[in-house]
Amino acid sequence: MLKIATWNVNSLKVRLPQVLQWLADNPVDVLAVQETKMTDDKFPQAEIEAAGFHVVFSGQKTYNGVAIIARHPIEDVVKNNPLFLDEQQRLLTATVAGIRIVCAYIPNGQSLESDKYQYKLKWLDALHDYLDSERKLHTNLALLGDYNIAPEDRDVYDPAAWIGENLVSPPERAAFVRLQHLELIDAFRLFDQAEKLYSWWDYRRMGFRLNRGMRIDHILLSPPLAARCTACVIDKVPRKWEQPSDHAPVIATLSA
DNA sequence: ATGGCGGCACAATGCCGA
Repeated sequence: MLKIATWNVNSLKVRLPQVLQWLADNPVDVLAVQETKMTDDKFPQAEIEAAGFHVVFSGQKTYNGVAIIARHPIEDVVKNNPLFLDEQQRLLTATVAGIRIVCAYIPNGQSLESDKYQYKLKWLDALHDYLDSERKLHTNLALLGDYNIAPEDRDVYDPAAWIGENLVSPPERAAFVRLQHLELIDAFRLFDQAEKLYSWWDYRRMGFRLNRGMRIDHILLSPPLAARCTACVIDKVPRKWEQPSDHAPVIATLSA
């Protein structure tokens, strides 16, 4: 049995104790981390390794930054998308326990009028092409991360209020569908799930207490991994801790 | 209608996130 997870920690400097606590509490084999918000020289590699994990990372100052933490050796690491020149550190790929792990922090987009939105769509287009090449090299392929896309209205607390907005706009959702056309399957939707389950809640307006959230963190699996997947859950526990990230971890369980 | 929280920085207000 293997558990793979993703968590946007919103600053690893602030959240490192919570990440280590969560890893101690949860027997996950791989954790894809987004928004480390630190340069590589500041990365807490020694602390994570001292806790018994392997780790690789690709960061920058203030924004973005991704990492892969694993209980097993990490091999064949690739930083960024070879098909997309990008100064922002948002993509990290590595092989762990025979699975090609792609950790992605997909751009937020800000608003449909923003240049950042155009960047988001271009980034998604390049991600699609990169995954199309990766899936031909690796039958066991998993894309984990903060997608900044709520795929369907049931992934949004108030769909009527969000029609056409950033995170749900048709071009973004089409990009998500295009990833699925690469035979990448949304692990969460492999199973019957309760209604109103989300992975992010706004810090403001009591978003979490009122469960005003969005499901924007996802785990997509290639067919052999989807066939092994026995569960996919969102862990709301760390969102209830003091000084939490605004995102919750998502965990997929794979049978041996 | 606006911003409301939280993290960060050539910080003491402005930016970005989602």
